[in-house]
Amino acid sequence: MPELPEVETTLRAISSFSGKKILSSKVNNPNLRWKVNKNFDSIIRNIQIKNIHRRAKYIIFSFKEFYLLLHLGMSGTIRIANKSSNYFKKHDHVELVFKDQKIIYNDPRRFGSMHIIKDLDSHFLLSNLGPEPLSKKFNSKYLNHLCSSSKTSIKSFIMNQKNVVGVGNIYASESLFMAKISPLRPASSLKLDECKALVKSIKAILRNAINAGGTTLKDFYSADGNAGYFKVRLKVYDRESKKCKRCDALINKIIQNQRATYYCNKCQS
DNA sequence: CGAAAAACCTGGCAGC
DNA sequence: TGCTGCCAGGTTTTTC
Repeated sequence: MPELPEVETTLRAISSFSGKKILSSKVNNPNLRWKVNKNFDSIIRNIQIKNIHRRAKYIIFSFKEFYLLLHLGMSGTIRIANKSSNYFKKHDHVELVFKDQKIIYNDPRRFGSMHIIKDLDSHFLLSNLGPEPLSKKFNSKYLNHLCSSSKTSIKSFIMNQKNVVGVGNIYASESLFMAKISPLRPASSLKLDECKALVKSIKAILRNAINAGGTTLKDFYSADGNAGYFKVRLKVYDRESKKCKRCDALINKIIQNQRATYYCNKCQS
């Protein structure tokens, strides 16, 4: 489900909890991608959240002496409920209880995680991540330099979080379409001006998706319960055999690294 | 070593 | 109705 825009949308929906105190918590199922800490509740109860921010597709709650790392995986969502609400959904794994409300983490496939860690920079899940796509560090010179030594396809290259974070399967296809670059091209074959176009496209696609509140395909809803509206703006993803929105060809679907890729064979080269 | 494939899970849907 | 097989927005681990 969530790529960077969906994570960013989720972050914004819960950012008002920054500064608030967690009164208690409830772990219904600790068996997530990374096991929820054994003494989770005793660690986290009665402490104040200093701030909440995002790094790559992780949402990070900072406390005085540790951090709570949240990843939504493929199917995770956060929702905000009234504290008194007893409405329980299947796959509600962890709840953080505040004075009036609670934050509930739901994830059918359990590819996501929620656990407490001591350090951020040295943590193995965070230490090998590439630059944020919307930062100045992610620019054409950087991409061109990194590309030059990789012969993997440009599509899987930009989905590799070591190279740049936040670009998942949907936005990889969309970005390459906007940049008019074939997803099959070896990364090392990209010229500087193509890297420039690709960087520009990735930034534009992600910004647009964030502004639309993310993409809802199957099960993504923001924590405020709203669907994301970026789906209506998708140009190639999930449009196999439909007419290209830029020329008259039909959109192709291929499988790269076991993931679906959509592209126009005529205007992407 | 880098790159590709498998693995972790559940739910939904197409086809029989 | 119900079974089987396949697909899904991610990322780590294993294999080649």
